[in-house]
Amino acid sequence: MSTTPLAAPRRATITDVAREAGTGKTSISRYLNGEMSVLSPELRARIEAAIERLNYQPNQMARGLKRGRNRLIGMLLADLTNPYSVEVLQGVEAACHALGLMPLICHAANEVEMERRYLQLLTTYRVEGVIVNALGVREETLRPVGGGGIPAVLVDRLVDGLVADMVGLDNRAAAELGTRHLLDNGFDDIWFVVQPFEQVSSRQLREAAFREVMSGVGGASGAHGPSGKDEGGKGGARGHTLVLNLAEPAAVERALAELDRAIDASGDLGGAAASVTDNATRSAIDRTGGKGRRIALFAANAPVALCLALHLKARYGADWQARVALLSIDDPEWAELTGITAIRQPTYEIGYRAVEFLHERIEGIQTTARDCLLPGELIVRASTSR
Amino acid sequence: MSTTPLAAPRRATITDVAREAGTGKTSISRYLNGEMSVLSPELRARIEAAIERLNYQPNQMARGLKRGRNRLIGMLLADLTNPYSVEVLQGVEAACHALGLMPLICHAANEVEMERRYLQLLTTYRVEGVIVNALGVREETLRPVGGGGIPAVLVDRLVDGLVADMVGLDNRAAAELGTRHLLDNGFDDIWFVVQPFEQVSSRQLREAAFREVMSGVGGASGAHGPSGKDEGGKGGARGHTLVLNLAEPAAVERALAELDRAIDASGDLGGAAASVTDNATRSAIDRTGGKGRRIALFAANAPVALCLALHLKARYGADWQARVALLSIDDPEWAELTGITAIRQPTYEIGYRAVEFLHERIEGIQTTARDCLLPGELIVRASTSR
DNA sequence: CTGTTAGCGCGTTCAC
DNA sequence: GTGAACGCGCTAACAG
Repeated sequence: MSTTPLAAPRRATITDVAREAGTGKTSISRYLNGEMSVLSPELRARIEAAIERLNYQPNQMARGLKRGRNRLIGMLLADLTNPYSVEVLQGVEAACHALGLMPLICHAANEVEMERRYLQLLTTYRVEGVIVNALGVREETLRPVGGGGIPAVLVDRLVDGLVADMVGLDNRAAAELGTRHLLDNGFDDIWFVVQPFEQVSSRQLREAAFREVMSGVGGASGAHGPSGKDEGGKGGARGHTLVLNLAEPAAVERALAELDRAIDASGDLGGAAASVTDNATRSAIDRTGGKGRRIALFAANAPVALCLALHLKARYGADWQARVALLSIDDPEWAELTGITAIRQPTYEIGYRAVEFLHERIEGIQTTARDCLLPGELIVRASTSR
Repeated sequence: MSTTPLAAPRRATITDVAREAGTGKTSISRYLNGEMSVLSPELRARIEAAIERLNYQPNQMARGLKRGRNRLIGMLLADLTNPYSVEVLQGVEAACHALGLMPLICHAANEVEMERRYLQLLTTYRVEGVIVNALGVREETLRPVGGGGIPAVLVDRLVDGLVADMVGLDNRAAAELGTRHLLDNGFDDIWFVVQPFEQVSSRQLREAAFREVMSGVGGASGAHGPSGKDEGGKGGARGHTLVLNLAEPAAVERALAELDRAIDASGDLGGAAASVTDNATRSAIDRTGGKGRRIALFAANAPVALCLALHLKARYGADWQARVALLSIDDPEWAELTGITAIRQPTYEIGYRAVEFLHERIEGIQTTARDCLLPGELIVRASTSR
């Protein structure tokens, strides 16, 4: 109370400081920019004192206006609700801190219109660059960015007609890792569950890699194709792709119903011990299989995994993991609690690298668009291994 | 590709537009500010065309520099990892959108130093106001804010020497609601688990309300006191306060050990059906109690609840809910999945109101500091009611 | 209705 | 070393 003067005193300007220090603005400016060698120690001391006395803080806006750079960068997030985003953000913040940048965080909340508005806003504020975790629509929306516009780097996903640096998970490797893990642990009926992926490159890659492994190809040839469902494969193991449009409740219900039929048709997952108990006993699994097929769900990301888990719990009770195994890309906080296996993304590093890339662009580097693919880490839990 | 000119053309300025439209800057400025009535339709059309042709976008920085307001507000979050923060943020964004404000989101990541730096940064960028979800340290750090500094509104918690508007949960009511629910459902050994609360007003209030109810007072008299442990109370029901310092692994371990002893000492929670099964059957509970006491944990917020759940699962297995009931303030996404009871905060509205308050302050309203306490909603799940 | 003239707070020549 | 003077992109009087 005593330390907070109630009158809001007009913020001191550089002019005030100059007057207070009995000198001109130039010297103050130089002081602020660390050009100490050009100031007499005596003057320097006076300036220091004046600044202290007036509690002066330079106006970044005015500064940016003149010098053409305001040290602001935009960070456009598609969905902060997804823990992935928050984690990436941590890396972004750390890097910004280290590089003297200030990130403006914008949250599109899954709305294209929002994405557009924020992008517009960012250019209006003349940010020096943008890191964008796009909604996945086409370039159209991102007009002001990349290419001829302001420097940009993409996170997690590419955008169609947009040439820019990109950093994200090595989706192909991650999906392969997960699929192989399931296969190795004796699951022979695997459902890859993913949100609509026509527009989102990362989802596409994950799904493609999954199908590739399941079809027993093993090679790296891209067997894309927009088919969408059911594959045969590897030693009798079957793979399916199930699309879960989380934005469309009715569609979700239909998809889940299809899943239910498959689960109901399959036998129990194995034995009594299927219930998650003590993950200290991760012994080699019994690949002889019980009656029916061993079914596993491979969620393409955390939101999907959560949706699946909620549904399964509602349908099969608290013990649902005895019937189905669940593996998810992304390792949300509840994964450990629930015992599902996960592939953790190097989120922090993704964010950090993104800023580094952007910084280089801002500094004028001219290389062609770069990609940085970071590996995921498999975290085996009771759900898929006993 | 065809739409992205590869040369980054210097952004058009208001001068360019003026020239292009064959007029002076003033008219452009007026057009930008919507003073249409002062422009001849003919001029207006020319301006419109010029703007379109040059893809002109006004520079907010320069604009702010002149007019003294840049429509920027700061949003300082203590911990984005806490879902609470993200949810509040949604409300903040919506309100900002509605009021034409642009929120600068700053994430202190639980570090006082960060908080200080960001606050400094925000004032440096001359934001018009700040919404702060403080770490809970003393006013010291928040020097530039509130009182004589830039307008501020506090979220969730007060800061000691800081007079400012504040909006948050009605902690007293929420804690009472939870405690009463547990009591009504026959639990007679209740542990309120909370992070260190000397510095954080919301935690203090929750804990105090809990103890008050447990001590059977019922009235609203403030029986504060920094005691910390064990109370007697209401019809033989016992209440305990357990401090869980999440930042201190060793301390966490000790606290959890104490909890374990209590749980081990108590009998089973009730019967076989204790395992979460079908929450459709929420029948009146059996208050006669089995052998021993019916023990329940009341987590003061989501991070605490998660820590508890993880620990209990590790110790008692997947079926831990058969031994202990868990009720949490905050309703994280995994609550439904796990079946714990929760008190959901009106997070969105908290954020929205905060911005409204701040906006009023910015507009110059002079009332004394206001409080806005919003009610929580009890969401009963299988954990506490069968 | 419209153009002209000052600045906003600061960085930058360029002389002193 | 130091301090005027000018300009950044824009808004706000003040004339026409």
